Amino acid sequence: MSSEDLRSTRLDKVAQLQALGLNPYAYRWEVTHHAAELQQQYAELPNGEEVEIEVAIAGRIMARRVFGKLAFFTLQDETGTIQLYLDKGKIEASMPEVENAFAHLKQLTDAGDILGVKGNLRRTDKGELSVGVSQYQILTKSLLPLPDKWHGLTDVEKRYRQRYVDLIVNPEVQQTFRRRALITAAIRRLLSEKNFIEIETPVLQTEAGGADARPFITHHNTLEMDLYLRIATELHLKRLIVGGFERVFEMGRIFRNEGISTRHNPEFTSIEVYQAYGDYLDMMDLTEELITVPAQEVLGTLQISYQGEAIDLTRPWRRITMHDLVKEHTGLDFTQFTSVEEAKTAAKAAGIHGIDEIQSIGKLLNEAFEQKVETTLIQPTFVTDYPVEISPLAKPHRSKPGLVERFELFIVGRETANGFSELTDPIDQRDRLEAQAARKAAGDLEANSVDEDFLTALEYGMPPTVGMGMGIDRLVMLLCDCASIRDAVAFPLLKPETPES
RNA sequence: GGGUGACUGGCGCAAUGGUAGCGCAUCGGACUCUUAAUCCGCUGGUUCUGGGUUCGAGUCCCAGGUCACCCA
Repeated sequence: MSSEDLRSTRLDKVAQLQALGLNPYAYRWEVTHHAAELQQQYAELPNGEEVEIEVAIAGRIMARRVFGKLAFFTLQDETGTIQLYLDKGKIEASMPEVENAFAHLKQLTDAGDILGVKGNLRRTDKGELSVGVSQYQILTKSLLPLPDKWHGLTDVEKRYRQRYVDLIVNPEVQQTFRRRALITAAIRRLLSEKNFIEIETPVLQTEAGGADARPFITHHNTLEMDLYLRIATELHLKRLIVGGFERVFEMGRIFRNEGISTRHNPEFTSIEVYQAYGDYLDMMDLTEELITVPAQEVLGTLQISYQGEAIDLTRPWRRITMHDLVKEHTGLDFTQFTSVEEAKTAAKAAGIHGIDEIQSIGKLLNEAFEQKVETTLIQPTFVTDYPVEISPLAKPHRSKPGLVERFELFIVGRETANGFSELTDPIDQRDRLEAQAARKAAGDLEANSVDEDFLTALEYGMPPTVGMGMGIDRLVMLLCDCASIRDAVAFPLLKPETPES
């Protein structure tokens, strides 16, 4: 039967229900119980026993096993499933106002329909906890067939494009998004307990700043100007620190006009946290808490498994400088190089490629780190003390020339968080942002213009501050064991199936 | 950006270059303890799109689309 035939069969049933005066799109159903709660509460009910308590539940019919005068449905609500025991005699005695109530149930319902039922609880002789239904109402008639009840929906493309179908037939998918909500709630609660407040900053901006990334451009009609979607929340949150807030954060959507992969979605959720009067050492402590507290709450353990790899989140996490890590993995001591050429020659000899155009020792160090070290950092590791060349918003290191007080957190070989003692010297900041603007003028699409108002704010004076940004999607991937960011995002961006042109 | 692979009824899958088939669901029938219910019967397809090779293409070739994985 074709898709259209299946649908028109269901539409016929809609018409039949309407002709019978049974609205196939009901208004409400008083739900008193949920499946999982009943399964747990009556786990000890013996086979063949019934309890004289009336329950009213609602959910989607997932399976139908129909006999002549008896039927069993599997009903799925948000919490799980429970069987319905549908006895012709009992239903027709309890629903005298509807003629042939049992026949309608058999003929006019399908797997996929939303059903509300009332009845009492019983455990069948075969041991299945069931609602012995006395009354039912078809709450919503479904027009489209569900995927195969046994094999389910496995086509990943369809799972992402039609997440609602994925959620209906793959209940474990629901768990990821439930956990995601618990993780973000735990983070917000923890920060609130530490007197951080969340302040929302603009998504539409006249300058995209705070990170090296290509922005999305949109257009405001009445102002007749292009606007950028934010690529970071950094510069506005720092303005709030200038304004006198000492502890602020924002968890929200960021947009970067870049590639799509198992680790990148064009829109993603970040949290940025700023704390006045602290430095990057303080923030490493807080970062550990911001991951371990949700992990412990949501998973109940700090010993987690990611794609088959055992990860130990027990604090404290290893802290090691970028220089030491590169030395450990390549034998190269970048502190010893006195010229770019010397560093480049040594790096090439160590097997680091694609560095011909690079014109600074710090960037060579970073290349060596990314190529030789990054993916080896499986257990949580804070990499510290980055080159100033790749850290335009970070404060110079108090004792190491050429470096800044910055850390990045790596887990399972992925950058998960990034923090630094914030640069508070407005003159130094202007120099660095202007250098970046020069790169933009020279054609670097990831470089951005100078945000003059941000520099003005810094000139009013920002207290010593530490800031940190963390990718929430990647944290969810880690804690929910998702191989792809698309499994951690309810509705990931996909190309349209049928392009216009 | 490069490479590899996948794409066939609603869903899950078959088919040496030779009649497009199976399971589930649907539809009709039987059935008061099933749970992938069972039994009987019947439907349902522009094989992702467009070209090409061939007597003949789901299958081979070219181009395009979407997705997945790997690499940069």
